Amino acid sequence: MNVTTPDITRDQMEHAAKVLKAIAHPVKLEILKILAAAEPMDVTTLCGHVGMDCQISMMSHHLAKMKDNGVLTSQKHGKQVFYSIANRNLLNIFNCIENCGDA
Amino acid sequence: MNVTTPDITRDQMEHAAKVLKAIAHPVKLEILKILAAAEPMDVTTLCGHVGMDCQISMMSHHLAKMKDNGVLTSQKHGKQVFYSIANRNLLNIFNCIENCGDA
DNA sequence: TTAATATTTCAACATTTATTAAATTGTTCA
DNA sequence: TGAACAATTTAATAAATGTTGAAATATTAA
Repeated sequence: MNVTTPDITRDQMEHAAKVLKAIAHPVKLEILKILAAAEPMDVTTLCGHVGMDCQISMMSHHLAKMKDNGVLTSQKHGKQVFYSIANRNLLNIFNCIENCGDA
Repeated sequence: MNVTTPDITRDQMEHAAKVLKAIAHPVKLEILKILAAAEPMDVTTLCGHVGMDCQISMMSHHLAKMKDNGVLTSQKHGKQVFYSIANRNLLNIFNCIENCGDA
């Protein structure tokens, strides 16, 4: 993989920072990881996958922020809301992270 | 590039979140971008490249946090401290971001 | 040793983010 | 309709972050 020198404007930088902020949290990364394996998924099921300490309200907050920043999309089906990853390209971030783990 | 389903532990997730937090800020991304093109670089020069509204004190705070989280390294030469990117693999994040810009 | 320069640290404050519980909205089904 | 369920919103609070200026700490040079 080619590491390009980033030629990004200040505006793009601002946007990028927002996106990164929207996922820079262990639970939010977990959400991304779970959805990466099985999307779309409703809030309650997602919460179950995250773990015992997961509360629906917290999950809803996280999901809302991720959606607001264009990381996720949602679709309502009956009582449930199903979330998906807006752009799976973002998942490459996991590669970066894995490779930098021992930094 | 291959998008792998992330098989990352919770601990790695915590660490990843810290790294992402350490760069999820427009000025910090700018720092990374500048160093990507010319490292190592001392604080004052770096500040000059960031722009007119840059203050040394702010820069120092940002740099310290990035260093604390393993994103940057530093080396002292005389009065100056030169910063470098700890692991250039992290720069791939710019690719992810560029590709997700229109998300 | 004093002065000048580079950077860090400290301290104060404003802003943002995270967490939790309770109240609310919307949907389905009996 | 009204009970049950899914999810969001609101509100309160705690914790983390960002920003700024002033003071402190090296390091070099005069």
